Amino acid sequence: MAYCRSMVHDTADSWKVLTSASDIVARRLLGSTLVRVLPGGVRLAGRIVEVEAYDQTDAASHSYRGRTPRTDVMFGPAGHLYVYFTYGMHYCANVVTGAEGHGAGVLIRAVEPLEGLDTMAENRQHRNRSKTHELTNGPAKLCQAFGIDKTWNGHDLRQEPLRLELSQTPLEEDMIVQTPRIGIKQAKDVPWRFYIRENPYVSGYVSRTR
DNA sequence: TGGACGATCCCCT
DNA sequence: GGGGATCGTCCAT
Repeated sequence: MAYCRSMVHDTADSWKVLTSASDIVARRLLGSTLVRVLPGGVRLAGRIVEVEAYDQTDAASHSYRGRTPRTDVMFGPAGHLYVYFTYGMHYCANVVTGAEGHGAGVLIRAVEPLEGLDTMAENRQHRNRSKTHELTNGPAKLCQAFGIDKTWNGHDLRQEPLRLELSQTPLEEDMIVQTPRIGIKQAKDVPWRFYIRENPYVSGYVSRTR
């Protein structure tokens, strides 16, 4: 019984890490799992292998120019989902981090598909199903695969049917590669992109290793 | 009220 | 490797 209570305590405790600075949280999210249960009961799961940190003090962040209707969720409680729409056709998902009132988050750039690959392929209208690494190796791709759109903006990731399961133990430091972020013009030298070393499910892995 | 642009992806060359 | 698709958001008139 004491054991059970300590497990519950640990879970609540580990969730608190999300209130840390976004670059700290970014590292901690690597190896954690995103789980979606669809209305029909199908389970989709992916292990987070690539992330980017954003903060209100950082010119590349949506929250840099202050709280607006669009960025409101970023300034809310940690552990909620900030979903934004971009390029007229894509959604991207962030885990909100930091204290309430502070606009920060971690963009999930890629996951390694674990469960529900067929459904992910359908959601992605994926033609070549042998290339499973192309299902979720980009921020908009994983949103499409998981069926995440703007209706999920503000969702608490501790709640079904879309949950973030924090890994029990952080990854070893030498398993994490740190680089500048992708596709931004402001603050492009800030090294706040993190990914798991030599993981084939990281975005652009194939083209960069050719 | 309008115009520029974007934390992307995919197809074509 | 380059460019088009496509529309919400924000800022300047």
